[in-house]
Amino acid sequence: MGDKAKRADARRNEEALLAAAAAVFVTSGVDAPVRDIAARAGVGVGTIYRHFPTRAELVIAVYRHQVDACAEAGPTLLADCATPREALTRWIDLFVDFLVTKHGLRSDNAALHTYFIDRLVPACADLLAAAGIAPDVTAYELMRGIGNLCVDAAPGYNPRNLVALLIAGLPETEPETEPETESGPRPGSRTAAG
Amino acid sequence: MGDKAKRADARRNEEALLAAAAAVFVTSGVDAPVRDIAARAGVGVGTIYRHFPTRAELVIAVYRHQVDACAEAGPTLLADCATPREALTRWIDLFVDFLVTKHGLRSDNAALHTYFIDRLVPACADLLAAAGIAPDVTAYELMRGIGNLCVDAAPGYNPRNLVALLIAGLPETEPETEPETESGPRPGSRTAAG
DNA sequence: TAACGATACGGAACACGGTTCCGTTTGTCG
DNA sequence: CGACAAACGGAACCGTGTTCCGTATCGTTA
Repeated sequence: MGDKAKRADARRNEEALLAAAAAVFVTSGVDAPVRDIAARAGVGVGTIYRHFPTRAELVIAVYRHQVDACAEAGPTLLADCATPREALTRWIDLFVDFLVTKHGLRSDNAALHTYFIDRLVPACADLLAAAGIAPDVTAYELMRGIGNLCVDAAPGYNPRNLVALLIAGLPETEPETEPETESGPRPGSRTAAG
Repeated sequence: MGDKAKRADARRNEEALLAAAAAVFVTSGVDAPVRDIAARAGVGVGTIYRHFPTRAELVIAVYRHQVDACAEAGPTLLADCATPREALTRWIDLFVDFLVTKHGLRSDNAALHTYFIDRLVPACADLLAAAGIAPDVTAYELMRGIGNLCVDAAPGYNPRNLVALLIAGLPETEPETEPETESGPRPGSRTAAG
């Protein structure tokens, strides 16, 4: 049970709604009108309500979807990147995306935050272990720190710059490549921060 | 300044609105529709908005009004009651009324809570001093304690009973009347607790 | 492939909230 | 009393979330 044979367009629309809602939430906040989300997804409002019984449930679904995507990106990056360290860097980039996107959601629902922690901390821990980061910092600590750096990105304060500094400073127990200089953190993986 | 010569009906309506809003908030909560408040006050919604620019400001005004009423009742009771102790008891009764009424408001606005404290603690302190209550308990402590007793009055839990116990136990440094028995707190001033 | 029934869709319509607007009423003052 | 500013009432407006139902589409079966 559970795998109801849903029609293809239904699945497509659900996916589109999740993506559209996420996008709209970024620009207009979590209180964006349902109609805006429907428009962005190119569907009618009725479609939203067939997939998500209520507005709140859509918000929750988006949140979980994003958490899942972030968690699942861990193993993928590990497999695709040249070094675990790069995978970690890239993953944190995704994580920051998520944080910046959803800065308003977590406070709403405690259960969501639990899900967030349970799902993402292990993913992060795996990356850290693979990259050979010393256990001086736990995954939770790191995520928490990054999260704190990302609270309200005002003009003139770009969280990504600070996060870049943070991950540049992460120690390694089994260093793979020796840094050439000690003079400062090199922006190893330039990200689309503008 | 400030005493703009307002028309009599205007002042009357403002007063009625404050009272009506307070009453509606008790039964329907702070989120009660503006229309309900207008109906209860026997005025049109337009009248609300002439007196209070926005719904939120009405809520604030009601809160302040209640705080003021409670604070000003202190001296009045002291003058009118047979003993300071009775004045204190009656005042606490008013205070509990207020707490039960406005259980939801304080969390909204920090400034309101400050006003609440600044205005009511001195009033309570005066009553305590007049009643000759030993400084074992400060006015703030007492109010805080009563406040805590009053959080969510569920069926089967009547905060007033507990508060009665509390004030019955207040020590006196200069007792004016010796209690006849020790067997239990006498309901000296029977209040409308039902 | 054609027909058909279940499934999903779109968006107008509804319920309900705060707020505004304006014709009417009423208090006040000379 | 008469006039005029002040205040009133409540219909109308706008922006929400949600429901409803006629229509379009998908997937299956003949």
